Amino acid sequence: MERTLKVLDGKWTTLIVRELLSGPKRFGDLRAAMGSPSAKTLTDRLRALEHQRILTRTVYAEVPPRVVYQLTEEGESLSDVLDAMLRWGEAHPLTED
Amino acid sequence: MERTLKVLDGKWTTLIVRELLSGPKRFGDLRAAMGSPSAKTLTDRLRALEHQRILTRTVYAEVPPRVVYQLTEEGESLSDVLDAMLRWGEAHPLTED
DNA sequence: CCGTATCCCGGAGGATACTG
DNA sequence: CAGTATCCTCCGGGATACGG
Repeated sequence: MERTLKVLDGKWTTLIVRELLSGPKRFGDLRAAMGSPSAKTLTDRLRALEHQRILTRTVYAEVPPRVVYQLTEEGESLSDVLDAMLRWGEAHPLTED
Repeated sequence: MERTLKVLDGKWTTLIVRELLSGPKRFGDLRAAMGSPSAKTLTDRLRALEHQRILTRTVYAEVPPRVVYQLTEEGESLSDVLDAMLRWGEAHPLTED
């Protein structure tokens, strides 16, 4: 439980994993798909997830550079948790704020 | 998804729900069971969850006062999400920090 | 016992400018 | 394109003191 909370920490982390569940993505595409968080924030979260072996970062030595993020097996396995969150959210819509 | 993230926001929220899944609890017992967060913090989180109809707050007009927190049906239904988190955490223990 | 009232701090996250 | 480097703001959360 502790571990799960630590991995899914931060406002953006869950969103990153969700986006990557549909396949590897480049930095820019990922950013756009999430509503454009600041580059700094996204980089910070990606580095943290990389360090925790939730995803991998691959740099292609091209010009212009291309960097692709992809979930590891461990990262993919988070889909169970995200699915549970998604189901709960759908079953209990916001009544007010 | 959004909704779930908003409800489970904050460092302590998930812990509160987990404690209450085993039955209604008084303020003091709840606090002790979670490793004694500050009274202010616990109160803030409890109020937020109450406002979101995740739990109810019942005050017994006694001396000394007794206040009991209990999950609503909506709150109980979060067990699916917490279970998924627990299972993932157990299946993927911390290798390093 | 169960809070409220203050004051305070760290760190997530944003804005902007710059670089390989 | 995919970042770094700075600077700044906001607020969750802790510490302490007091109140019904």
